[in-house]
Amino acid sequence: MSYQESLAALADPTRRQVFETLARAPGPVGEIAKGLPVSRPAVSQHLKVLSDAGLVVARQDGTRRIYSVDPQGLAELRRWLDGFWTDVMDRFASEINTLEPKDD
Amino acid sequence: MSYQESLAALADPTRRQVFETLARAPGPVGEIAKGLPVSRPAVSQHLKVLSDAGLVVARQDGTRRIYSVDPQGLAELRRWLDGFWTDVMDRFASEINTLEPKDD
DNA sequence: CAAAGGTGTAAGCTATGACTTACCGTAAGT
DNA sequence: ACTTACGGTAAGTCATAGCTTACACCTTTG
Repeated sequence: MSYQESLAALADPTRRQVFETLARAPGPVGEIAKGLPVSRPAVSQHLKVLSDAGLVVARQDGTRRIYSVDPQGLAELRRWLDGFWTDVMDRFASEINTLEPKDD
Repeated sequence: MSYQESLAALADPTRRQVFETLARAPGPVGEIAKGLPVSRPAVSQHLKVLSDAGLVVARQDGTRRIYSVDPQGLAELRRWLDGFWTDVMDRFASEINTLEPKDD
């Protein structure tokens, strides 16, 4: 559960599709697999990765497992990206000031 | 140059290190390679991926190429993530309302 | 208790991607 | 013009990640 895991998890296209499907509406594994060009076990494996990254959570419902998006993973990723963004912007500003030192 | 390329580019640990190095300070390829446990050609290849994703830009300086961070790639990634975030949050709110329909 | 529905997991295949060494091009210095 | 510095690219190797099929497990239902 770190921003790196979220990053790696969402980097794969089909896994991102799984995630986006869940973002639209929670659902069981078989249901998700129907909308995708891969087998059900493949979806199951993707869900494990997403789960380890804190991006989804599962709730048992009889014989089915209803997966839904967990905001926590996204939140971590967002935090990291925002921090990075401000860093980059700060560098940018200071570099411009260095190149053009007319600080009026 | 899409959020998917940025995502895939930053998913790799060493490539992320290259990027973070550049975020601290711009520099030539050889300089970056010194701080990393991989060869110079490897860094060069990573820089190509980062460049294709719009995450870095290069400026020629004699025989050297000075790489620096390009905010554009990060901006795209941020836009996508923010959009996703609000989507997830909206779903969350509406689902809670569905489960607990006491909308006072 | 047996059968069926739904899912996780093991085993194996294959493609891809990250890395290395070797080579080539280009720009500056002598 | 020759040499040196610096970096991109080609070729090849090796590990890993994504996929499939087969199997095992656990609920619910008859």
